[in-house]
Amino acid sequence: MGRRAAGDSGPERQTGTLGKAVEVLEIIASAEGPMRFTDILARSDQPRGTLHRQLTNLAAEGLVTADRGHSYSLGLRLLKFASRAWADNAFRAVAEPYLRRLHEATGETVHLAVLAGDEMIYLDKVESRKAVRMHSQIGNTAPLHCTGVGKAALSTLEPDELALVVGRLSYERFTENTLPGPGPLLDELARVRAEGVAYDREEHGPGIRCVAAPIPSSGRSRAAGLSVTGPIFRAGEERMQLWAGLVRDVAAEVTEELRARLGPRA
Amino acid sequence: MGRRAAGDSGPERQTGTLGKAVEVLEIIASAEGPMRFTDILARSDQPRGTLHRQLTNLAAEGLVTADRGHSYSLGLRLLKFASRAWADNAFRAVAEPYLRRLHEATGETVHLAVLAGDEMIYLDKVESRKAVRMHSQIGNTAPLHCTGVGKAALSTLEPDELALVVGRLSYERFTENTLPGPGPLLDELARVRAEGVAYDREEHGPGIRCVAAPIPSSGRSRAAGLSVTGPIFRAGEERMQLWAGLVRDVAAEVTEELRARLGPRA
DNA sequence: AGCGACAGTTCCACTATCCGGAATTGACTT
DNA sequence: AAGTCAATTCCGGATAGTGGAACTGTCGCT
Repeated sequence: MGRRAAGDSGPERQTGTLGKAVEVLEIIASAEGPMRFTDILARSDQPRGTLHRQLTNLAAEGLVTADRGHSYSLGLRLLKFASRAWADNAFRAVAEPYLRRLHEATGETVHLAVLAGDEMIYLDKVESRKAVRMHSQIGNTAPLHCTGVGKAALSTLEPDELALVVGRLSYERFTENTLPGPGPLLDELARVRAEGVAYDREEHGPGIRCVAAPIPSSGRSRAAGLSVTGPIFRAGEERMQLWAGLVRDVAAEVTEELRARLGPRA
Repeated sequence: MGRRAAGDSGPERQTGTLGKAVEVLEIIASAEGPMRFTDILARSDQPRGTLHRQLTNLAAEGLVTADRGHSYSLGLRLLKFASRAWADNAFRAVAEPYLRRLHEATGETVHLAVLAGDEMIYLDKVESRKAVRMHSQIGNTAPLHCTGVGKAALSTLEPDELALVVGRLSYERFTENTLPGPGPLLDELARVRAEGVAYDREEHGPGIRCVAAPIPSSGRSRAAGLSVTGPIFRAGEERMQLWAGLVRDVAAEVTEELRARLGPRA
């Protein structure tokens, strides 16, 4: 049985068969393209036979496709599920008009992302340039420690939960400005809490800046973040301050409407 | 042993635990909004206790969210998976520039959809009006018997597989023009095979017409369809003929490039 | 209020189902 | 042709899921 070793630092403990299956999906999702059986095997802790059967089952359900010739990728059935998940998501629906307004006010790309597990998932986006391909971000995930939305969402967590999450992160460094560990992150979060805004000054990618404001979890919805992102040449300090005010106000409005619509009895 | 005989490619008998879990997801996806426990129970053939545990597990994995207060909807983690599935999909990537060209040639909305199970899943879309909200279709599913892409894809199947699929469909009637059953559908498919194009003249929704061409399954990719859709006032008969030629040619090009790039050794 | 009906949750013995080591087949290389 | 490595199949054994029934909580009704 000994499933949980001492320093078991995964987001969740594997819950039975389903957990294993999802773990396999996660492994396949983590690679760029298709993966061969052995590649998956290497990243998984399942024995050969077991993994093989799991893949077969997943393929039978359409959750992965076995590009004939032993190479696996995620299945299209996931698209169907996700499209419903997105369309039915009440949080997103409530926030949508506000995103649009924020985009009109700033002219820049606006993102909405929610905290899920130990990362942010982008839920919606209004793009700066016309329709570059909106898919580009929706459903993508981003780290917590180096994005505006990530820090914004973290800033709303209860201290004990925050401690747990912060302890689990990997603190991958993307640029020179990326916060290198728990200490700096906690300091930064204190500042975010004080100001009500989180900045990302080239912490995730070079040349990109971003201002984000928190939307706390409210009964039915999870902690989230709302952000304005721009290239550094359009995101000077005075412009950042301007955006900060706008983002903070809009996030507050969204929070308010959420409370009214989704969780009157929080 | 409910294992089906050869050529089993549809809603199959539930294969073990995973199958049950996916079935639950499907049930939740089939509803408009969140579902209460009992609603799901009613549509499922699982006993109370079992279903409850399944939902709990799914929720623990982030595949469903339990909007506190006993109402379940699909979880955001699905978004992450789907976004990877979409981005990594080689078929879609190959077809994309062609869709764009077709859109420019016609000025109308262009769709790419693949056959999955007993329905079509929309894989990509280039919209007529600017950025209406591209999410609108990707991942959506549509019936086979009343859509251009559906009939186009069906027209490429082998006779025996076709017979199975056609036998399983439900033939829901959406308009007066919706083909009412297997017989008319098979007749229509013969015509599609002969002409290389499938028409949808208000079979799925009133006021909407569409011309689609088949992209046969080729080694690594599934049968698919490519279509141009327009409102009836812009889709007169002579225009439909024009589109037909364009769509047929572009679909042929895509098919060709797929063969070259994905499955030289089909 | 109190009662009744229904929704959601918990429990636990049973056994179907999944597990996983080892042997087999297949593909590709030298 | 032989050797290596990857993918697949097999099967006894134990885990993990099953599902009937009992429990709790919530709401609507008189």
